[in-house]
Amino acid sequence: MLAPLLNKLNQLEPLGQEDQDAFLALPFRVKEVEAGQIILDEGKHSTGCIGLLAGFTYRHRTLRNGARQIISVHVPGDFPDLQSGLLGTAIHTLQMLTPGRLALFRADDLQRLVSERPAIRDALWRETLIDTSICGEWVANVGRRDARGRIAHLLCEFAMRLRSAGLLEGDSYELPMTQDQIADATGLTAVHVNRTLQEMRRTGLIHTERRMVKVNDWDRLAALGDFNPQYLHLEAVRN
Amino acid sequence: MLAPLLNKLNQLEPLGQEDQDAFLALPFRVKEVEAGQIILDEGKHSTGCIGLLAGFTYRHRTLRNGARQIISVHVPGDFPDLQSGLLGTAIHTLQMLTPGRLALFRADDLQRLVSERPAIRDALWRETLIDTSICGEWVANVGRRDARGRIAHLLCEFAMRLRSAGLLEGDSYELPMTQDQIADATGLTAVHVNRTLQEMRRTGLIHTERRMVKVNDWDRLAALGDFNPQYLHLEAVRN
DNA sequence: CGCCCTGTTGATAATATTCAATGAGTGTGG
DNA sequence: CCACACTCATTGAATATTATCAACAGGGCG
Repeated sequence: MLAPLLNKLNQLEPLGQEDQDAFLALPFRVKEVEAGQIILDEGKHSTGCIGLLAGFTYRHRTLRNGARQIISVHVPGDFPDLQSGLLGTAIHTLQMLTPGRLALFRADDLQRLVSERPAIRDALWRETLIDTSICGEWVANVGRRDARGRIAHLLCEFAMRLRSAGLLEGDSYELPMTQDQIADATGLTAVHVNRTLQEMRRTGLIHTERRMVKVNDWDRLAALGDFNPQYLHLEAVRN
Repeated sequence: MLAPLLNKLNQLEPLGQEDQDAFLALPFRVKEVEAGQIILDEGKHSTGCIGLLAGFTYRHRTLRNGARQIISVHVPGDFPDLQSGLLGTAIHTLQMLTPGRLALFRADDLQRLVSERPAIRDALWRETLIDTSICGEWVANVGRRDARGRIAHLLCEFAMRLRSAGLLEGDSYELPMTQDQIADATGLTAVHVNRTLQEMRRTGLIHTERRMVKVNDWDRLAALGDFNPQYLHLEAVRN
């Protein structure tokens, strides 16, 4: 049941058998959730800690002028609320992008595990550091790329992370985001996202059908998005 | 000598006497650095770990089209390269904004300290989490605010962090950034930053002289920047 | 069948960029 | 002490990119 999380931890830091056993011995509750369901609300006190077993989540924040910005997206294996879990308050809303399945841990159980198992501590710490790294790349994405670049970069990142989570073979995948959500992730308007996606289809970069994205020309897409996967720190996988 | 760092750690997590002694017993080297000096280069392998004793640093990244984006700015007491230090490779360039003074630690010394002293581990972990939180706010800043809002927000954040570091009384402070650098932090052009700052001066929001910023109307500035300091997690100070 | 969500289109407007030139301040060497 | 170079700030005009507003189309679902 916890396999996606254990895989991810092992990618972050190779765990010994005892570490793995200790992690699997952790008490937890499984929760099935629907698309759109809010997991954690902005400003609320957060007590537990969540591991994402299936489906996708996203964190976002609504400004006072009503504009919304998506801060991050999470794939199975991620711990989408380590931040609020450890800092005590959620600064963002955490919401399901798709239906999914969560593992709920108690904060103090995790705290104890981390104290007793340095390898797991390091793995989780690396997870938060990579979070920061991705977030920094998003700052650059939204701050310094034009619309085509931003969207291309988002598509590349998502594909890469799916592949690393073992959820993608080939170059077709389901991007579970509406154009509205892509707009909120890239700092654009939905209208402009629509027109930009059309252009990308017209020039043969990608093909979309329903929510399925097929990348026709990965190299050109990566070039357009100035995509360099270093910031995802996937080389950890190969250690 | 290490007082700024120790203060910061204590704000993040109250340390006992033994924790403090252990931290102060850490071997380190002090390095005086000039404005503009590069501390850590994009892509380089990073071995040590840095504490900022005096002056300001910033992390930035240059895209292939030549555009530059500043990802974060650090004030004395911060550990500006925990990320690259623990992940092994620097993904961004770390550079001095002003002349300053660094404390250089060895990565394995710090690693040992963290294993032996859970309170220090928690403090440093919180530091990285707050880093992420700030980074997320920057995504929202650059993604969803207009030029005036972005700059106002930057000014508010900097003032708040300076105050928290004990470097600011009243509402005047030196913003050690050129308009070019403000532009790179906010995802704007220097020309537009210039015009926007002029407008902010004209409407009496701020006053600038040399690199000194005086905030004339904090409330209006905070409103303009939609500034809510929660994301800085300074309440840790009051614990 | 009708509603709601998502995607699409067109026209217009606002915001920010680009390019190019000038000024003001600072430090350097002759 | 002055000329010179350099960096940073400022200005204007033209342009580009993206937002806004409003309307409509299509598909899935109760």
